[in-house]
Amino acid sequence: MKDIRLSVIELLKEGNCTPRISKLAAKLHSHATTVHYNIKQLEKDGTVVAYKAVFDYKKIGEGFCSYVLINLTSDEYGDPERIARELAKHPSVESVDIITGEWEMLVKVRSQSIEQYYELARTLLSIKGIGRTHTLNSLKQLKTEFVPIK
Amino acid sequence: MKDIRLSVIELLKEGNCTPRISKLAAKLHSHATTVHYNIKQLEKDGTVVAYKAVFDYKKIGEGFCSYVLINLTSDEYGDPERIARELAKHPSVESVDIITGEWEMLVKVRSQSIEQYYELARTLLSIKGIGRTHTLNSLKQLKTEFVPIK
DNA sequence: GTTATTTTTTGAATATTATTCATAAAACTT
DNA sequence: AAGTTTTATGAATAATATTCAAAAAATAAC
Repeated sequence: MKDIRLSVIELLKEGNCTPRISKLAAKLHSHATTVHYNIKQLEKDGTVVAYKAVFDYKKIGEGFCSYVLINLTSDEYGDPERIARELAKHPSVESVDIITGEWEMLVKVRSQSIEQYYELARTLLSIKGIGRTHTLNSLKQLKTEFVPIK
Repeated sequence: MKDIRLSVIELLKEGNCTPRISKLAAKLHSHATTVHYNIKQLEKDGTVVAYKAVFDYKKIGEGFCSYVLINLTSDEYGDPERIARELAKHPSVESVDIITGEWEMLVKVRSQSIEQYYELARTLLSIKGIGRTHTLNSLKQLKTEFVPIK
């Protein structure tokens, strides 16, 4: 893929979009200025965190999606968030949750293929404090990020 | 919350945003028309599926996040996608994946509280063909939809 | 390797759309 | 009910996206 497109994709993945105020106003049979005012309020009070793009991940080399369940080693139970924040930094990581049950953490990761996932997992899961892991691979995505796929 | 804000949130959750071309151009030290051209290409070939907002879900009454692992009943193994599509329709469902391993499906759901999750689960998981389920509740989100939280 | 063809970039002109602002209306407070 | 804050509105402006024709670059064909 072209260099500029790759950069554009990276930027759109995390933000750099904006609401279509006049289109929203039309859909809601409301005035653009009213919608504008309310959206600015939502932004100001932190309700809206970002405006971003959702992709057909197969087309951007992230078609292979995995959910990784993680157990922490006993010495890291005190501060699971340190590891979570560490994992969250990685651009291939879509989400990080600290969860209830047998596993302490659930991380959603996107990569190109099972081979690339293996490489990624080696670096990602070698963080000190990560114990046992169990990976669930997605065979098919029907919806992501509230957006239906195809 | 105000009525118009609720509607705005619903619309922004699934789309109704647009890239900030001139801001992207500035960041990339490129021309707005060049960025425009390339983004239109990405839209045309289906690389970009939607432009949407990401929220502080606590603030929109969806602070309780669950991951539901699902087993299908044996008579539905032939068409797991029917059920997946059914689940994907629901606005509280953020994602639906058909996965490898002991469970056939992983569904990410957002609701207000554990009580509301119970109500939701009752309707959602009563779909014919869904067998055993196991729910992992998120205690804390560090990242969602590629966007770091707080 | 040169020519032809397609794709991408560019800058100027235009069209859209967001934003600002002053005022009015509505919703809460006391 | 009077005062105060929040929200809605329309007109004016600013900012931004979009269109277009032309040039440059990249790719394919010979």
